[in-house]
Amino acid sequence: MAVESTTKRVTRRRVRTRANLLDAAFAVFAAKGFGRVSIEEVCEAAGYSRGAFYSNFDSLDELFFALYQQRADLIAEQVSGALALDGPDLDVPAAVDRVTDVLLLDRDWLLVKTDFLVHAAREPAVAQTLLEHRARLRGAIADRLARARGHTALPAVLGDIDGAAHAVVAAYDGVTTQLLLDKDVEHARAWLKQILTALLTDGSDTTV
Amino acid sequence: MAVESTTKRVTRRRVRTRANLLDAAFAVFAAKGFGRVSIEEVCEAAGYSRGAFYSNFDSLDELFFALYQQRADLIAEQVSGALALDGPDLDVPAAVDRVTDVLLLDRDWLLVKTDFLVHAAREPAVAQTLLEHRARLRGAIADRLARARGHTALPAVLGDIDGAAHAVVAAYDGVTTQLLLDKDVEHARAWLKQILTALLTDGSDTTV
DNA sequence: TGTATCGGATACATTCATGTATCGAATGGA
DNA sequence: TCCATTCGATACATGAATGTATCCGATACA
Repeated sequence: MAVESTTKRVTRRRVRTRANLLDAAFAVFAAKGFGRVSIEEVCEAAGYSRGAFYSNFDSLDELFFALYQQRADLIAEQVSGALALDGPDLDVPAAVDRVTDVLLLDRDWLLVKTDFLVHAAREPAVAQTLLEHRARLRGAIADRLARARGHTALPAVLGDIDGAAHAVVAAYDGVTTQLLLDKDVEHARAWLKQILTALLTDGSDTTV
Repeated sequence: MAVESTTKRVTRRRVRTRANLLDAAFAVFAAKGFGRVSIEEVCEAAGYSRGAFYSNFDSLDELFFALYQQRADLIAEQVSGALALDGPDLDVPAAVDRVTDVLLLDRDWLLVKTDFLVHAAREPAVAQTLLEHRARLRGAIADRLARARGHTALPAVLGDIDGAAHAVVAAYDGVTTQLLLDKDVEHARAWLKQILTALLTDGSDTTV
């Protein structure tokens, strides 16, 4: 990390620069892929020299990690919001709609997220934090499903609520893969809704 | 392509070298990721100099593409075999078991496949061929489902048979993602079976 | 077995990316 | 406003990867 234990004075300029570098990095990574981006390119896109980069990060890996964390937290927040939006219970299909809209909003994010996945797949330490992110997301989903219980029955095959949450995430990942290839966001959204509905409802109260 | 239109003499040595390079590339790509591999590394792993490489390929991209095509064809063949194995009809769960075993056999392949996915996501021409591969796979699955119709009813929510095939592939992709992170092959296999069973059967003939 | 062609090794030039050391300008507290 | 400190720019040294040109040994075919 580029952060010392001794508390230093941190200027506003610094936080601005760091944020700009992260934003630029997001765009560049989305466009070219993590593996094909040089430090120089990120700096150029952000309008800084490499000096600024090395003053804020130690390596591209570190920047990539920070970037992922920043954006993933943001998404997680939005998802939680979408899940919490309606009252203390009820209406799974409506929640499915809202969450689906959030999750498949931005293709660039899916690209970066997938890059990060393959990166994490080869670095256990990184994989660990990614797994934790996913666990948090599943937790939020499971909570929401628990609240809906009684109103809508879950198919028994998925096992308990936690199993259902796992299935939801898997469906998201699966649809993401297809979307990365065909770029048809609208179709992906409709399709994800359909799969989630199939997974989460009994079939008796389905309207699709 | 490193292939001329004028028919040249192709020696046995050449095909052997090419095959060795592809095999070595598979191992290296799986270990380090496409984005972090140099031509030199592949050659070293294969026991050749860069001269051999440039004699057989024009770029790492081209080699990567050839590698993917080779392996993907192999897998597709195995899947088709697993699907065709039993008689002219019947027994969806058994087919699910066999296909699941084939698809989640080798983590290295999943790594390379995902690398190729993110690569394809940014190169439309590559994405095209990947989409075709996937379409072929779905076709095989759809055919198989069609043969089983009557014996096992599909849940209506998925729509037609083609929709069901799409869902199967999505489930596979989703489980792959999780497996890349937690490395638990056995769990992934059991889980995929469960999801596929949930998707493909009515719930009435489920044993899990 | 001889020979024309092919395949792969070697050496070289070049470009690109990285990391570091140093300097001047911006910043925030007194 | 002044000054100590921090931030980012610049210049440089270095290493790594690429692509090409050339050469020699291997291979196929007569």
